[in-house]
Amino acid sequence: MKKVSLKDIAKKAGVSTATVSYVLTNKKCRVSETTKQRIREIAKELNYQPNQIAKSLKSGKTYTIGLIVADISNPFFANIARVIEDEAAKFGYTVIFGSSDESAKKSWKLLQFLQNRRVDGFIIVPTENSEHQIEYLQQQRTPFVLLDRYFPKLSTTNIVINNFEVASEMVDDLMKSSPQKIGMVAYKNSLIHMEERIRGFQEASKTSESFIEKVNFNAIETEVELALENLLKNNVDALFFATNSLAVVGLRVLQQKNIKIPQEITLASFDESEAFEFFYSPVSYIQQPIKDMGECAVQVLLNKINTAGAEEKTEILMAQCIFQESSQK
Amino acid sequence: MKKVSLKDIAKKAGVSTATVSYVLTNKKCRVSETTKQRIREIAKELNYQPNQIAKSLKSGKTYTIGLIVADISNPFFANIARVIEDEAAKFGYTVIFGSSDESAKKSWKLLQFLQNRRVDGFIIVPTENSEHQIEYLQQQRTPFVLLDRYFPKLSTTNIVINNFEVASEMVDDLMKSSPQKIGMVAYKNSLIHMEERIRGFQEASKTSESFIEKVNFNAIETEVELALENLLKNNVDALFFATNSLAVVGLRVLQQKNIKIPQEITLASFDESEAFEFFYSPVSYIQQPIKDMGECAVQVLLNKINTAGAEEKTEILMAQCIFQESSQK
DNA sequence: TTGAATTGATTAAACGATTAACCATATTTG
DNA sequence: CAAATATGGTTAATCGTTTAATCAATTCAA
Repeated sequence: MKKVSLKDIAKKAGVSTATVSYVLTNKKCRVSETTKQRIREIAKELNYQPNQIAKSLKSGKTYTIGLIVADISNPFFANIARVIEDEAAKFGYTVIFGSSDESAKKSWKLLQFLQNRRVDGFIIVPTENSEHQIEYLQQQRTPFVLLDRYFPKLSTTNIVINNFEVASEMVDDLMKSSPQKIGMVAYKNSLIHMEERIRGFQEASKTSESFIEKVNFNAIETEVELALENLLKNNVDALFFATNSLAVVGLRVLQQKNIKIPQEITLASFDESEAFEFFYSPVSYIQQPIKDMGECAVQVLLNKINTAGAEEKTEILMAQCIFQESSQK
Repeated sequence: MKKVSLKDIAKKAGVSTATVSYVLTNKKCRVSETTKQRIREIAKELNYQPNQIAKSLKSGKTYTIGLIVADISNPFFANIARVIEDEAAKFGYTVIFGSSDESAKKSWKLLQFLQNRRVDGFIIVPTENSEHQIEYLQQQRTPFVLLDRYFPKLSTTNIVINNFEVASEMVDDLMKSSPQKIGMVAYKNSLIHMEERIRGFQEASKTSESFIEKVNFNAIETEVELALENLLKNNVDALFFATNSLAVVGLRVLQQKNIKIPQEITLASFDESEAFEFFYSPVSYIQQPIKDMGECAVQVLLNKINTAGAEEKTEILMAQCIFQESSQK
């Protein structure tokens, strides 16, 4: 059904659309109280809802945030999305999201798509090889913040966690009970968050023999199994997973192979998962401050949107180790 | 930075914006090949991206779907959202989402918000007491489909599963090994999906003594514990959970109380969860056809958007019981 | 050599809202 | 009483695109 517009109200009230607009937007203007009342009544009666599209065209503002994550069905990103949704709503913004599947090509398509819809800004979990996309945004002067990862060579505003420190803290703990041979399963990915987690692992495990296996994002089922087989061949006695998705597949494999946790192997992982809590030997994990990350991302982004030329800075939030049975012998 | 518009191209090419529009939209029209080429080159050179907002204003179409779920951070809805995102993208649509938290008030706010942004249609997981919102949409002739639940009194297009049948199938299985006293933990909610699940439970458990506990959506931590205590007082030997969120909290409580599954109590749940797989006694569950549901929802919605007056129908997709150790004594 | 048809464009209105600039009356002021 | 000011509005342009209607110049047919 045709929506009610200013014109309809104007006609019914016998005034111009300008007058209606002035009244309904509460602009200081010279309209008699009686006319104001009449217009407001008619607007209510016709259930007038301003056309946000028209407003956006005129104002150049859409009050919309584009959110690009790796995969919205991953609990980590789903939870972040929820926080971002709520925080954005507080300021009258809506969120349009898309999943990049860690593919730069998809990410670029999403970016274009959302930019054509004139989102006011982006919150982006950038993929590998997407530096040029970020530079493009900078050149366009499109406000954005990077989340979870960033490109050290580019001067951008980033919301990240202390990956290196918290990874080494967790691995330090693993080393206490299993100081011989330790393995890590990570993604084959050159992004900073993964490199920092690996660096943290190496730093903490350097006194012992350590092994790192890297798997492809789009073949984790098969590759994690292979990775674990390699590590087991090397007789590792402790395992560190770089993300929840890797760990979940890993747990499945370990269970199949009937390996006793923590007796034969101790383990720990980044991120959270219901699997960790209910595994027969509850898994130690690194809890990211998801609420803070999402809120911070929105606040910093809105700040950039509303005040041009805000300087770029990197917010480093603190993740926390939650120690459980799986990492203690 | 100011985006390139048709006007910029027109000026540079020395033609009118109309000509540029005709050429770039590949309309059959009378423009010489040389002019066409020149315009296309300039458009490429200036990196022209059409303003979707302006297009939308003119055409009345935004190529945007509004998705309202109960909670995007719930894996069930996050997975559905992902499917919907992908399916919508295939047809050139983007998705704007919002979480209602099962609150009719929030749902109404979202609805208004998204409607002001002129989404072309809605996919809605309706909340309790939101019938009038649905009727409002019908009256506005806004295309929408309901997902997961619906209102039997309203004639709408719905995508749901065979809740009654699959629930009784699962409970039937529970009854085989624990035919004495069986309990169910459900939400305090009059929506059809919940009622059907309860009805399925009652149907299958009617030969034995059965107990139903209902908890509030926004206090499940405390209320599930109470519910289980009540059921345990009644010496139930089997438990059926109506959703994954209820089951996860329930498992936590059972573990704390050190109740042996399946020896003391057998159990099963609706939905999926990583918790089910890794619980020491893997939990039998009812797997909803999430991919089909999401794809179906998008297809049916787009069909409604594009062909006015399509008749309302209810698609009932088949959920599947996955039997595991927790339900077999 | 007209008139008709074809070619290659342009003009202008429209979508819905905003807002600077203007224009009548009516009222006040010196 | 004329000029200044206040009051209560209206007009028209604009955002970027689309598209029906129009137009000028050329070509064609009879």
